[in-house]
Amino acid sequence: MSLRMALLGLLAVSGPASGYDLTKLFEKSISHAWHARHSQIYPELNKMAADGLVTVQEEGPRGRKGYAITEEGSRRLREWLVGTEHFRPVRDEGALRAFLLPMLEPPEAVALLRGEAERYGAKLAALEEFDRAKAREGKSGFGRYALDLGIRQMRMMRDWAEETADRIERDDRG
Amino acid sequence: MSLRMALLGLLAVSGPASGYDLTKLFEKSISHAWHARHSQIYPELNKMAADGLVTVQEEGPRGRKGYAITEEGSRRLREWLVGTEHFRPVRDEGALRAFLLPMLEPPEAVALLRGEAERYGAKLAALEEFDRAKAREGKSGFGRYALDLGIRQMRMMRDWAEETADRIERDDRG
DNA sequence: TCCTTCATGTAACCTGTTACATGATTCC
DNA sequence: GGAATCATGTAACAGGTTACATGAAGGA
Repeated sequence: MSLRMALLGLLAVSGPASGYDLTKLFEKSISHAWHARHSQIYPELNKMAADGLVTVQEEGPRGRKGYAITEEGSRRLREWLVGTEHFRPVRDEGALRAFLLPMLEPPEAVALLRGEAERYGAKLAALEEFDRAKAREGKSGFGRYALDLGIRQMRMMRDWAEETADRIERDDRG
Repeated sequence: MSLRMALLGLLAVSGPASGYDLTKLFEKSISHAWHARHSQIYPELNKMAADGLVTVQEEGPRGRKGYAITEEGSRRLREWLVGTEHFRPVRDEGALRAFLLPMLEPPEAVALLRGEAERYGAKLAALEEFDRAKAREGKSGFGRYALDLGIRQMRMMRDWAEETADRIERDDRG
């Protein structure tokens, strides 16, 4: 369902687009929220067309198909957003690794955490730069709230990794 | 791979256990990090036994099989933890919904966010209580770092939802 | 005796990944 | 003419969910 909704959302914001366009848009605009490849996007668009959520509005060169969101698609998207059934089972590899951390020797765990802190810091910097670029362009900022969330997430993870490394070092020495 | 590692981790901490035990342990100890059902756990344990990561150590009543982690299993777990290839594609429904939020009328979006903030607050309270209970028992706290991470996550999400709701209300009025 | 809990499994289906496959257009 | 990019797809497999299926043991 989420993939469908992401595609409908992108079509709603960007206007008509092909599977190819949507694949790139995914990468460019919501890669920090949801990920999908063309091999999943193309079949999904065909199913969505069969279900009346999108229509093929125009056919271009090289077999290009320009999809547009329908009334029905727009209605479904809104319904899904407002709907309250959004408890999905947690599956967070970072948290799982955190859980298993005590299996390692303290110095190993500390090294691991310092490395992760660095990677989270790098992603944080990238998102902050993206945010600044958007602000400069004065974009209406469709992804503004999600970007803010992404920044908070990266900051939280970086701080957790750093502070947990400190804590393990302290406990190891003390 | 993650499910395997979670099972190996639980076996390492708890000692020998059956698929049934592990299903409950999953629920009880790492539900905020990883989720799995018995229908996935039983076949996985069989495959892991075939791969030599666990062994059936004892057979009890009602066809119960007590699994124990092997040397090889322990080695593989440690290897996986230290290995650096842990970039998995983001797939975060909360963030996706955040991205799509501007599709709604401001009052709708605000109501949605207030509701989410409340649910995150409730989960935060539950994790904090769990943490206090563990501290009281004086447990060595295998899941200590993961629990700390979970608490930070819930707090971050709650604050984001609350502050984004405030922001949308301000923008709507101003 | 009956209910609950213990205990293990399978089958159909959905979501997503990796790799393979093909061909048109445009730009140099 | 050749390379890059545009453009769409399929097949095999891995991971996960839902529902179905079965039966033994223990406690009231």
